Amino acid sequence: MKYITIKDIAKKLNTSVSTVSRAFNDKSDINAKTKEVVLKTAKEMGYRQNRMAKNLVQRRSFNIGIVVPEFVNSFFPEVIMGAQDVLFEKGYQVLITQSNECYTTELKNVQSLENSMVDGLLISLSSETANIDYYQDLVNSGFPIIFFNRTYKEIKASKVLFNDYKWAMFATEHLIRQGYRNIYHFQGIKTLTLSRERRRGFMDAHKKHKITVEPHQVITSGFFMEDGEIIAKKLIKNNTIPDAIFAANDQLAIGAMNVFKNNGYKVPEDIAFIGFSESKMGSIVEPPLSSVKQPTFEIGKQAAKLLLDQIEAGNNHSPQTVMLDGELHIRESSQKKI
Amino acid sequence: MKYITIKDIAKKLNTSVSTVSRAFNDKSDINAKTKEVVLKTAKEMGYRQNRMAKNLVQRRSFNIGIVVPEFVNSFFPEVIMGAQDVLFEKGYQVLITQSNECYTTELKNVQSLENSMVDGLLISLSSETANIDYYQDLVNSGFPIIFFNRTYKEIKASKVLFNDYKWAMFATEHLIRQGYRNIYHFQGIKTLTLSRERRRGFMDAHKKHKITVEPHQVITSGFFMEDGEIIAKKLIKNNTIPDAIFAANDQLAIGAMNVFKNNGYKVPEDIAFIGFSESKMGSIVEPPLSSVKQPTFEIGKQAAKLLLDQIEAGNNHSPQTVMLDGELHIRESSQKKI
DNA sequence: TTGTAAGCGTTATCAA
DNA sequence: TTGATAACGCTTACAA
Repeated sequence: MKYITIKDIAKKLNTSVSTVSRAFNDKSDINAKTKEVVLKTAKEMGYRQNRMAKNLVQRRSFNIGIVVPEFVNSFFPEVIMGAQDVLFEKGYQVLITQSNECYTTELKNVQSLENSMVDGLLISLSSETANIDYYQDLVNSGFPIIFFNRTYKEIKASKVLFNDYKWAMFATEHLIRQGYRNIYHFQGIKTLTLSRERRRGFMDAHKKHKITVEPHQVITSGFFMEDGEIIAKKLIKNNTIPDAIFAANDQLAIGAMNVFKNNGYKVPEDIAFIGFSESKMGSIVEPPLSSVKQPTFEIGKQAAKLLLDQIEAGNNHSPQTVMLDGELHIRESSQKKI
Repeated sequence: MKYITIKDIAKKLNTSVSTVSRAFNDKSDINAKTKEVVLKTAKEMGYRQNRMAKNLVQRRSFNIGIVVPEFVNSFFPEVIMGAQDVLFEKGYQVLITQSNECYTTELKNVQSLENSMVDGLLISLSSETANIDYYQDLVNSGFPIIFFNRTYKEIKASKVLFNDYKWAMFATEHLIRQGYRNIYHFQGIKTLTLSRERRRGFMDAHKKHKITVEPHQVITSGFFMEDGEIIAKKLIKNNTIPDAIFAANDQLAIGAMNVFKNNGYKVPEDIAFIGFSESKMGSIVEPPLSSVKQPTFEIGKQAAKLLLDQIEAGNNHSPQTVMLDGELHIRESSQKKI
């Protein structure tokens, strides 16, 4: 496979590379006829611009890299679509990369993107990521980068976050107000800031209502439906049945709900459920799952905007944190019938 | 933001760029001590290799581009993960791009990837894509590219496909054998080859059993849950109620099923449902949805393998089509209770 | 083992 | 309006 270059075109047309280059970049003055001929010949010859070379000399790519930990759930895809919306409009292209919740892959992805000369990065960390040195160095070196959703308090950089604490508290209070007293929290992956924040909301809601929480009421796991199923089976086996469950995401809630239903428990009569990060699944499951709705598209949009600002500002910008709010969607799974 | 280059390092160390370059590429002989010093200084200075420049001279990037039409449903993410598995192992990095079912975006994505000098492309076309000239040119120019799932018969290139015809036929026959006679087909987006194949399977199953199909039994729409809902509402309004529905994907089936259920129809007693491309949603909906299971990971793996073969082979390869098979997962939504 | 210099495909500067 | 030519940051003969 042979690359056709502007040199080849220039040779064929008996002109110079600069003339050919001009034909492709509307800027410099060039004879309309010359331009036409060049463009036509280029097409005939099957010329395709080599962006690497162009980027190399212009020192920017108009590409933005996005790194997410997974995209099998619709959460991250929606965020990405939000980001694409504002990025496309400004002429940027988006390169997406997923780490499969693996730190090594994540790092490789970031480096691959960096080396591809993306002009900036939007990143949500994998559940495995514990060492943030690389990212902090990157930020400190002046590379434009925005962290969203999955991040660490310790990182000094711009972030777009959801107010996990507040909405976890609201969700828990909703259950308490319905009269539930033996509420369990499925917190997912323990180490993430967002998990800790949701857990804190869960705890403080109890504190506020002067209800004590036993350690066994908070259960750690992964973030998938299967994890919820495993927990539910264990609870049934040990015959420790909560009267309500607040899960750190819908997948966990749904997995557990299915197991309990299959074992004869009624929802919400025997056990109430509330999830987090409202997903499409939550609306089709029976009964429909209450959940905290996160503004996924908006998260993507805000992150993209922050990033573009940062790219424009160059070195004179200071880290900013955008904190977004959601909605509590109460559905049948958590409503005491009177 | 200033890039540190090997030149900077060379200057600081009073050595040549080639020595520095050697230190980073284990190949050429270089004094162990020199190498050590270079690497250390590089780290101190915050050097980061510019892959664009490297790629430019080496004329390859070890990056593979993937283009999908959407990834809010889990189908494409799963395919991508399959592809990543085999690509990572061979040292390739993956850049994902989504077209949002839009031809213009798709084309931009492809060009962006091409220009980023990806070594090859895995692509599934948007529902809007009608003109395939660009892709055919690309293929003809010798660029390694594999089409999967969403493609056109007309494109002369390597493909990884699912046997849509056969499994659509099986799914329909399953309904016929259960005794259903007034079966509707939600075919999704009409123009795609896969839609046409599934439709053909639906028709031929009827033909085989000598049942006539009226034109109004085949309904065109988009591919989302909302589309299924709209169709169902229309059918109810017109009081033309099928006794069974074979939908081109699970989303359509679920959308319609929910509307029918909310309007008092029993599934499968009043209407039976069977979907396609088994999704997680299908297993949590009530009653669980019968569906044709596609080997998503395997599709990705096969596509990646084909691509790597093609990259290795250079010009002496001929287009290959891999046709994969699935499974019919019969669940409650299509089982006549006796 | 190291250094020099050419070249990858562009754009950009300066003359012509 | 065009053409030479020097970059961009890197690798790689070839020479020392």
